[in-house]
Amino acid sequence: MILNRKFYAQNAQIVAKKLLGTFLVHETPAGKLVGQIVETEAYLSSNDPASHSYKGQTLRNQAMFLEGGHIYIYFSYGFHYLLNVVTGKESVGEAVLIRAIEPVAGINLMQNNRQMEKISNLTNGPGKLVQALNIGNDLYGQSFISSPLKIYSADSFPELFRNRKFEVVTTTRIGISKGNNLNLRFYIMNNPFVSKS
DNA sequence: GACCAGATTGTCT
DNA sequence: GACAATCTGGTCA
Repeated sequence: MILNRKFYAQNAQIVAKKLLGTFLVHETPAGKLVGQIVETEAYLSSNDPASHSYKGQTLRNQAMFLEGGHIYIYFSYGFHYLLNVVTGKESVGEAVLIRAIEPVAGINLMQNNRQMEKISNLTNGPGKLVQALNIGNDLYGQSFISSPLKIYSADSFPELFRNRKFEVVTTTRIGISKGNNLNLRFYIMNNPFVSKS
């Protein structure tokens, strides 16, 4: 089943951890693209210097201040879009960055979107999975409940759930220069699609 | 209006 | 392992 507003209303740390093992589904005209979430990072509000919401609301990050369950897409380094799940109540400014997924269905389409045959290099990074799932900025500010992009609970596709039992590793976030002493990164232990460095 | 840093990736050595 | 590619918001003049 689709994760509901009650789920997204929890703290970013809790949502980040609970999102591991769930299914990110994008229904496109070309077909259904499905990936299992294996790595996330939580970004908090005014108490987290690495978060976009740290310095308050701007035109760019306003979606981050919407009610939990909305989609916040961030254009980074002039190249890549990064996909975030907004959490908590409205105007809080917390979100979870989806860093990596494991391809489950629509793999041919992902390979086509990425111009990449190697499955192990398809979705093992935040910019990569956005490209593989053909996620665009048109989803900015929409919600995971009503848009073509949805998240299903881990028990939604038992036939596809290869990692039924897994251990969660909690560690520090990567790729940032501030606030990197906080243990806000979560990933599934020994999963080959977790981004490394 | 100029300058800089940034939640990254692909390519080359 | 180093580095370039390329855009956006923030800061300061």
